[in-house]
Amino acid sequence: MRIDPNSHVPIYLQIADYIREAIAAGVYRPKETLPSLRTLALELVVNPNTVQRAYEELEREHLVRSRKGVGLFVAGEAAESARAKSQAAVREHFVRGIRAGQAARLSPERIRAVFQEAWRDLHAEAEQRT
Amino acid sequence: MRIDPNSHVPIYLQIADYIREAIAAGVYRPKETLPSLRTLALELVVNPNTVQRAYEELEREHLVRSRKGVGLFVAGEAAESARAKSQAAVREHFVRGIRAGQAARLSPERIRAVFQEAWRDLHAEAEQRT
Amino acid sequence: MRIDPNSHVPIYLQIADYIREAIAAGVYRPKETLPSLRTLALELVVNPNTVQRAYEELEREHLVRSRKGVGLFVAGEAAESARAKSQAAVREHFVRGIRAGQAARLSPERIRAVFQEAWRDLHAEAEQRT
Amino acid sequence: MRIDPNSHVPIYLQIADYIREAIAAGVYRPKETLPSLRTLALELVVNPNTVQRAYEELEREHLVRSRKGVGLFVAGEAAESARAKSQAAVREHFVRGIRAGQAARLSPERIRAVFQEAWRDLHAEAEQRT
DNA sequence: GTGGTCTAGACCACT
DNA sequence: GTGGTCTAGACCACT
Repeated sequence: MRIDPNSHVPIYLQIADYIREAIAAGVYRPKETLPSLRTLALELVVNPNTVQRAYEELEREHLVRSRKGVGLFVAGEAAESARAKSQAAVREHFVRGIRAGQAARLSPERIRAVFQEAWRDLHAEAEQRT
Repeated sequence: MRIDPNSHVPIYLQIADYIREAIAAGVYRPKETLPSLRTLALELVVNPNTVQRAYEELEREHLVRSRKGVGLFVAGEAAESARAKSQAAVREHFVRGIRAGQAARLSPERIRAVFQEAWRDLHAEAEQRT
Repeated sequence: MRIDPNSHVPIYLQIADYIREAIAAGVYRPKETLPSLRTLALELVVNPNTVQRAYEELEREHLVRSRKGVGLFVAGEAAESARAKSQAAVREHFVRGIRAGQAARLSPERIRAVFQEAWRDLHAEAEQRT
Repeated sequence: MRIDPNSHVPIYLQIADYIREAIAAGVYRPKETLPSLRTLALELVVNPNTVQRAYEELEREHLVRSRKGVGLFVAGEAAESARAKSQAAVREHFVRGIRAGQAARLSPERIRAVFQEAWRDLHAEAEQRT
């Protein structure tokens, strides 16, 4: 994972998004512990406070539960719930893109073509890594 | 246009995006004047300084030219250039959506389905307004 | 003459500089009339008020005298005086350049070389026009 | 450094010029931090916003990088680049001086003499400070 | 009227 | 503490 410090999305939300996606992807499974604040902070080169806020965000979403002195655990039904939330986030990005295209009066065909192109490029990219 | 004061995107960039799209859409044509700082500020209920930052951004992109004491003008080749920039922005949204979907291990079919659904919903919305 | 609307020097001062140089150069001679406000404003594509301010500046410097209902005249000893002032302005530009070079710790040789180069380029330019 | 509030050059550009020269001179070296917005604002007795505009300008020139909550840093290749930009600025001053001299029909010898004289005076000045 | 610059002071995200 | 954004309001040059 890479943090983008120039993004307008606050870093703590970028981290929360990342963990949420990891839970959705099954990287972290229910009842497993998540990386500690300090571990993750070191890895991402951010302040532990920032990671802390990300975890707070996830607790608010009931994806994560903290047990004092023990650590942070993935909640029971978290995977399901995280998948739903991630999917909503994906949709939100698409909606923004389509709206921006409509506002600029790009033709529907053009907008779909832009999507296809992005799709192909990202697919090609993913293939290469394999 | 509506400003979202809670967005992570700064207001001045929201305004710049909006004007860029309007130029791309042909709402403002080359050599025409754009709304004055004060007029637009009143309309959007923001401070004139904030509108000015938006226009500065567009001037840096060579979409707009300012003439002291006269007003702001759409630059010569602005429409073309604005369209290219708006399309790049659309693509960026789509890329973010696709990446987020891949990170959450949504299946390619799922991701495409999310796009189709968003597309249909926004289209239906647009129809209704007609 | 060309006005540079993007210069930080106000337009009225650019105009005053231009007329002062013209008087120093002998383009306008003592007792001759200067172009009228409207004529010059049309030629430079600026507002007559702006030309007016330039003339006021020159009157303050006693290079120009206005006679109501008649026009503006070059003052008696104007050429001499304008030459002195123009020379002071030239010097001021050079001082700024040298100071900026020293601040950036360019070597004295480097600074002189920059001057020589600018000199040659402007000379070549002047030759070509001949 | 001294700000000239009566100059036609906006304060924020005076500050940007000053910092650029300091980077060119090696006063601030790559990866080092620059004075914070508030510190420099206090020192120069200007508003922090004004200092920020200066730093924005330098960031646009890729001489400076900002990290939220951390500080401002001199960019990697900044010294080289700053030196080139400062030299261009020096040249610009000289060009203006030469052009003004030509416009006033000062003889080439006269113009060069003015440069020599300014050079000697500034050198003498520099010596005295030693 | 128009755009450009500046101050004073606030609040936010991040260290 | 740090940088980034925003408001309210002033004054300037120019039309």
